[in-house]
Amino acid sequence: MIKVAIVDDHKILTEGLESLITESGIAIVVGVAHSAAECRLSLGFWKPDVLLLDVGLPDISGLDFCKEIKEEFPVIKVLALTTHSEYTVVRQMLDNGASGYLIKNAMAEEVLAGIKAVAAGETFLCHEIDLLMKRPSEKNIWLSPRERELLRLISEGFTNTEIADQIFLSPETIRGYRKNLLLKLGAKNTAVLVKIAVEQKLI
Amino acid sequence: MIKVAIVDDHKILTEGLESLITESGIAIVVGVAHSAAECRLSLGFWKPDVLLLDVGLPDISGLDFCKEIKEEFPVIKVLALTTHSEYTVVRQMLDNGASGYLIKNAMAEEVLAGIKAVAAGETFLCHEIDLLMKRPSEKNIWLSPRERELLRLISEGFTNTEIADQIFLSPETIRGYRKNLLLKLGAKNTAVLVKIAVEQKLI
DNA sequence: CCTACTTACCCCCAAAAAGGGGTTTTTATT
DNA sequence: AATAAAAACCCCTTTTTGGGGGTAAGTAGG
Repeated sequence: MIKVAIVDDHKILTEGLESLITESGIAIVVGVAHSAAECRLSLGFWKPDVLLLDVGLPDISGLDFCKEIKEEFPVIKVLALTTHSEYTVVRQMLDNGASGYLIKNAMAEEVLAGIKAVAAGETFLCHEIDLLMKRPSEKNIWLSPRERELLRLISEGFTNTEIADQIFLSPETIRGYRKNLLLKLGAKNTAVLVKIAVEQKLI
Repeated sequence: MIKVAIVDDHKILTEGLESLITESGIAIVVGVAHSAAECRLSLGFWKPDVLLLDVGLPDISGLDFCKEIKEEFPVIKVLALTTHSEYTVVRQMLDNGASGYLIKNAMAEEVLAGIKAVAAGETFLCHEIDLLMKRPSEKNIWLSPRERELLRLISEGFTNTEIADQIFLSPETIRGYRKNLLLKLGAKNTAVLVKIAVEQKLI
């Protein structure tokens, strides 16, 4: 029997998930947590095969938490469960070791299929995410870590010279990154750049 | 018996909610929709006392949909159910006729309490939102409709002169609004202004 | 009636960003 | 070894924004 643990702060959702999984008969729920902190305390004890992980946790980013879990318990398969359907979030999640990705408006059957697939060592993406990842689009934005850092600093309101001082680069270099970001994200100016950054969760 | 309808695109959540409400015995679920369009078709037929309405619907904003419902069916009590806990969203929702506001990580009991309260004609806010609305904070930002419009145009990347041409005002007036928005939101520059605008869902 | 708020307008000047054109070095990946 | 991509750097000019001062008409609520 597959052992599943759930981490999600939406209590109504975890309850629904729990009964869905239990009633299906394909797996048992060995634990539920509503924050990363709560999960850390019990994960070693629960020893699940699959961890259903929300990306929008209240305490830390699910992206970082996924990485943390895979470092400490590489054997646990992480199945992301979230409302976000942004290319960069999915890709970073998979880069950080997730075995699958489900969006919350997916069908119940997809949740069960996902659990089975990742427990069997496969990679699983729900239908909508599979389409998103396969079809290349100008909305599938991928930035290098340095570009993401610059974008974050710009979004926090630092000017080119302030950023240059902070990360010990020439202001001209910062200008270059800024120009490139505007080009890559198809933004006319900083306002649009920041809007896209926040909406696409690039930062 | 209280008749409840649910509109939310998260299928797992609606299933959980349905069994929660049914098992409680305080109400019956007369209908479930996963989009505003789907809801429109059936609402007159379902005739619920209470409508549990998600703010983040896939087709239209829950804010607008709430207004629409209250205009057509003033007798139906709208109980917002959402992940957003931003002051401006709550306030606009209540202004648009919602009788209550629940966030999705609220306890199951709060959902039932909310349904009972709004069915009885009361206003109901879940604990966290109640605190948010009562305690005045500089994060409880409230903008006039005109200010929100300007903020939207700025976020879309229009310059002062472009905005002035669009809404037939003097560029100096736009400058005035811009300065005031920076002051009100405590933003150092446009980048931070747009970041706050998107994060706080002011636009 | 008065106050608070919204909406709308004006000037000067310094700072920052955008638009245009580039180059070089390092680091992966095939 | 070749190529691609990322990371870093440079100059010139125009446009846009931000900081500092303001004013004034309309309107909604106590």
